[in-house]
Amino acid sequence: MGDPRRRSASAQAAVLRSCAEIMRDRGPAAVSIEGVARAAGVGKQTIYRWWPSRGALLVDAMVAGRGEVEIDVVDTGDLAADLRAMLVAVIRVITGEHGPLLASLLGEMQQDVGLRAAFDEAIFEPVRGSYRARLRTARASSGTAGWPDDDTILDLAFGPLWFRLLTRPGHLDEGFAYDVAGLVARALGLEDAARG
Amino acid sequence: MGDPRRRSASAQAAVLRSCAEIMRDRGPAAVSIEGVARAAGVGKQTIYRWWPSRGALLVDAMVAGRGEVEIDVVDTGDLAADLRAMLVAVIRVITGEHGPLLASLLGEMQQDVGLRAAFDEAIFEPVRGSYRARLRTARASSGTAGWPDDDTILDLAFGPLWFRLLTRPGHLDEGFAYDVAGLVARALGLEDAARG
Amino acid sequence: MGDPRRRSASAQAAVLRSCAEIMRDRGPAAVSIEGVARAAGVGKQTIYRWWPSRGALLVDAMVAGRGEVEIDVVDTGDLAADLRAMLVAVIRVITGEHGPLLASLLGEMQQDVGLRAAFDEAIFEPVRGSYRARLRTARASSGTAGWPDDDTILDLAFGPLWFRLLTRPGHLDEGFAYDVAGLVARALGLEDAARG
Amino acid sequence: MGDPRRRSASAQAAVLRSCAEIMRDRGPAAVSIEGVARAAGVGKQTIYRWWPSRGALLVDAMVAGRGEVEIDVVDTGDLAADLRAMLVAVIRVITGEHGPLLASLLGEMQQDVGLRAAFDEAIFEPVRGSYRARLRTARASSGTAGWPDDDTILDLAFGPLWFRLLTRPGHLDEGFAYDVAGLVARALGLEDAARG
DNA sequence: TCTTAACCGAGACGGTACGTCCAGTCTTGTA
DNA sequence: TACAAGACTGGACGTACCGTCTCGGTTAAGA
Repeated sequence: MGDPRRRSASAQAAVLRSCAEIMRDRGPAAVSIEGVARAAGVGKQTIYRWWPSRGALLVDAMVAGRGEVEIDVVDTGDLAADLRAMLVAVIRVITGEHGPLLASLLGEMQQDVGLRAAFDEAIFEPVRGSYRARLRTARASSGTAGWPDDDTILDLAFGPLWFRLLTRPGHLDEGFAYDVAGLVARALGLEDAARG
Repeated sequence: MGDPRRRSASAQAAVLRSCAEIMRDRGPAAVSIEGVARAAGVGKQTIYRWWPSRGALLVDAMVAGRGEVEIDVVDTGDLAADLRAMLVAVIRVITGEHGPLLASLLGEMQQDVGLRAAFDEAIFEPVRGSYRARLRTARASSGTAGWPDDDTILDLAFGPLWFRLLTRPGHLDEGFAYDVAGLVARALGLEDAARG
Repeated sequence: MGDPRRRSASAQAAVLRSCAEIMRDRGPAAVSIEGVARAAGVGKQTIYRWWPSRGALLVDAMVAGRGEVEIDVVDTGDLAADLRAMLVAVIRVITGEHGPLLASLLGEMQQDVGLRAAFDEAIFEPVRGSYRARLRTARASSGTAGWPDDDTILDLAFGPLWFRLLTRPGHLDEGFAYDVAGLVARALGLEDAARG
Repeated sequence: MGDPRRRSASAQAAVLRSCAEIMRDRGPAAVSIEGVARAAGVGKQTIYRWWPSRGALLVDAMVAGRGEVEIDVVDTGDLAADLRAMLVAVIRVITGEHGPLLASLLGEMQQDVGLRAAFDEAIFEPVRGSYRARLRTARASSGTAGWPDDDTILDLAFGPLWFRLLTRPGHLDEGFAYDVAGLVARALGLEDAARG
């Protein structure tokens, strides 16, 4: 990706487009290299040349196709509010069009290290990075004495949302994000963040 | 009752045994109906007859093969301590032999509703049920005024562990269970549960 | 071939028929397993199951499709005449519809031991066997003192015909068979066999 | 002449060398344009530029690599002896290092007219031409009244050897060349040429 | 000396076919 | 009649090459 040897932009665009179409129409499980190549009018080798695994192609197709996976982490000075905003943004993404796809990819990456890397890099790392930065600012203030490390806080906040996406996706809504945000805020001793 | 299935008992046992062996030796992704049938000395039809999907077979093989997936939820009267004990037990299961398998199954059930049901029933529901009962007892006490509903608490507690299993399995350890337990306890206002 | 495990006669008939059609229409070089399977409406595996190599399939298709490859070796008591009759029969076969196919197969068997065996068994051995028997009778008579062994005689008789098929197929005709038969007869001292 | 091809000389040499190596090491069937280009450090286009077909390349590589394919036809005045010498020389070539290669090429030329031409020109024509000249001398003598035309004689002599190369290469030896030479001599009425 | 066009290596491109694995269904013969 | 065995059609895998087609980067010719 971003490889300077890349020659035929049109072939690759066709691949991503066809892959995205198949994902949209028949689900990510229906994506096969063979099928994408056929739909894109492209040789299989061309796909194998530029994507290391089926999963990497899926991630690419999702990310390239949409900017909607973006999560903004803002700093309003109120950590609890910022946390809530972020979790609501996450909920919106995972309950949106790409929710089932994200769940499938998260599942599929359990068996595909290439996909794991691609998915981490494209989906998780940006948000984790941003929120880590936000936490750094927060730690500069007082009242963070008993806090665990960043990753624990991140998993405490994100974990419930993704877990529910995977196990009971029908129960995902913004209220859940509010609840989780409130609970995490209270766990961190941000008392004013208590819901209501 | 004159159960016509009686004759199949040994065939089914052989299937489960072979499936478990393949999972153990080569991972769950290496399990195919064809391969299990061959290893079990069983006709493919026999597998299709008794299991609705490949995933259901995987769950059955895991559950039947081992009682280790059991999580006991006890009531010592100290909710925070019980929570911690439960999460440690969960961590032990998901960092144990079956961890990768559980992760794979959780992933695979994203594309297989039969597997979702089987997995829920075999893995999640028992623990959720037990802990729901434990929470019912707790709610009978005072100091639970601001609590969210059971499912939110459950996902807040379980979510971080399973999420980390799926995304950064190398960072799972008992300390993480302790941290999460402490944070959840604090979020629920069980102040004495704060770690340290 | 002749395997008692064989189940679906219709699938195999379809394979042979399609293979024969492709050979006839587009030449033996155009035969591919994939193409035959497609044309026959058969899974590739079914072909791989019953034929060890592409070449064996070609031979089977040719032999199964036609009885014309048969060469009768008769014993009129006149060895020279019988030889001539046989060579004429050979010429008719190799200048007929299947000539180019036979040439291709003879070529292809240079790189495919399975094909070599199949071709030998189906094409060469029957004639060689018959003519060997004819020679045995002849050797029982007098005047065979200086004769070389059977195989040398066979190659002396057949060799020129097949060699010309491979190298200058346009020059094959019955006259050539007559000439070769006459020369071989003279080489064997069957003076009355001299042409004219 | 200002030959623009001059610069390509080294590339062409590398191609022939690599092709010969592959033929030697892994057999002619293992030669592919792609593989030769890779081994020779040459662009595929360069091969397509200078050789019309894979077969032409094979012939070139064989001929260029070795002068051993040469057959000398001498005129000692004794036609039978000269014939025997020639057939022995042929046997030496086709039982030598290049035997299987020659057989494969003879086979492959059944499907490749370009190869047929190249092979004829490089392998058969020189010997046929020389021996045709030798026969012309012989015909100037007496005792050739009943002879068939040159090509028939040539095929009668060469055919058995090449045919055996293709069909039963393990049975090729000098004795066979002697036998064939003797029989052909007798067929032509060169009585003194009879073996023994 | 400086273009400039042919030729070079490299390898991407759309394709076809390979031989294998497995899915899910269907068939045969045994106990 | 349930079973093992495995054949069936079919789809996909990942690889090897095909022959064509750009790419830049040397040459070596004539301007």
